[in-house]
Amino acid sequence: MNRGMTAKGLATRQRIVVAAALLIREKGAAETTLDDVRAATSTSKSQLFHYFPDGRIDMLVAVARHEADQVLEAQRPYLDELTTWESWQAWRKAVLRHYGELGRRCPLGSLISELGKSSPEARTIVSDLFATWEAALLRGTGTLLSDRGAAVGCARSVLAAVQGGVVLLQMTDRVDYLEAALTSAIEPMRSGAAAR
Amino acid sequence: MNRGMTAKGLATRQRIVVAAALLIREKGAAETTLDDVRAATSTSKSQLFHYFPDGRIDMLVAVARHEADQVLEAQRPYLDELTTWESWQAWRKAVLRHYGELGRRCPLGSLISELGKSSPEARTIVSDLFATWEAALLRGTGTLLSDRGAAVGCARSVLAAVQGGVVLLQMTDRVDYLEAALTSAIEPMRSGAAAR
DNA sequence: GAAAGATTGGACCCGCAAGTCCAGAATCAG
DNA sequence: CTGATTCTGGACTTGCGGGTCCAATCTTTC
Repeated sequence: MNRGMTAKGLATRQRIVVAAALLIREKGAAETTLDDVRAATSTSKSQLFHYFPDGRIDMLVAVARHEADQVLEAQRPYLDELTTWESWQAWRKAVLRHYGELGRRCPLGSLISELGKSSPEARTIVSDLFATWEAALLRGTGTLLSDRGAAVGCARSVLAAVQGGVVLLQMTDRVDYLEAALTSAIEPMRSGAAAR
Repeated sequence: MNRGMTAKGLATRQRIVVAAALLIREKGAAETTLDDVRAATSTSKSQLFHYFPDGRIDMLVAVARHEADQVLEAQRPYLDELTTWESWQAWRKAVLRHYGELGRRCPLGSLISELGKSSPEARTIVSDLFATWEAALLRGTGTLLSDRGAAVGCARSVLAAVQGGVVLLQMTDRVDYLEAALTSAIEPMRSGAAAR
């Protein structure tokens, strides 16, 4: 790592990623040009290509990686403590609040839809994200549900509920779907907790 | 309607929409250029702008409308007959088969992500789609669940389950999520049917 | 059958945004 | 200190793709 990169350089690079992420949240990846990023960061074209040798795509991948981290970060610390029914409810509430605030903006959405075809790396980022996300959920369902198969299925349907709820939130501006989907998806955990 | 448009003209227009939809399914909206469409349909630039006066966006909206219809079409006739537990299972199976075949291609996804900001009309198309979809589901849940609130919530969470499952299918190439999400989302219908 | 309007062909324009290049300033290593 | 390397500025090139235009045909209508 750090293949010949000064602390200053690293800072600049990070500055670019963060600023680009912000721009993309607002306008979407497709309408965010290198010139926008350049202007927002007070940098020059050459710096953009210095830190992201493969150009635009390279930069978008970096932003995607950054945003993927944020997704999990927004669910902490709840995501790692899903051992009781109460903690599931707390997590649900955190998710609702977070995506409610985000509203229509989807940090990863536009990014992936632009990178998806050209960059297999981007796909990896997302599937890794989902994998660790699912694993965390599974740790929770596993402790509350004695049947292994049920725990796996439940973790998956919870994950799907979040995704679906968010999609519908973005399209309709209503959180009702996310609320309903989460409620019904974590329902098995209530009786699971009671049975322990 | 048909504001001065010959049958021939209408046919050409339709040919363009269908061909464009195909191209977009394969390459995504962003990478589909007017020239691609022109080539695929053996038409000329002027025809494209003749039938879609506002240009590219106009055409994409037409394609989106077309694709939105297909979404519901793929679920027929099951979607309109969700009155028994067996019919829900049949519907579930149809949905799984359809999206399994589609695989990574998402007809509306790239379209919306490109049109979303610029064209409010596109947003309308999607929210209308979801509205009629939800209404159909609600007719089903309403007949099987006596509690109105439960029926509404269930319809919403089923819809979210489909969306989430499809998102995950596209990202991970695995139908497991869609399967799990659907199974658990329509679960209340089983006991509902038994209780009748 | 002739005017009016719809349909088609394709050359052309033009702006935008990605990417290149080189020279100069800052920083580091020894 | 000094040579090497990294960092920065910004002008320039380039190609792609949306959009314009006009003239040539085909259709409809009366």
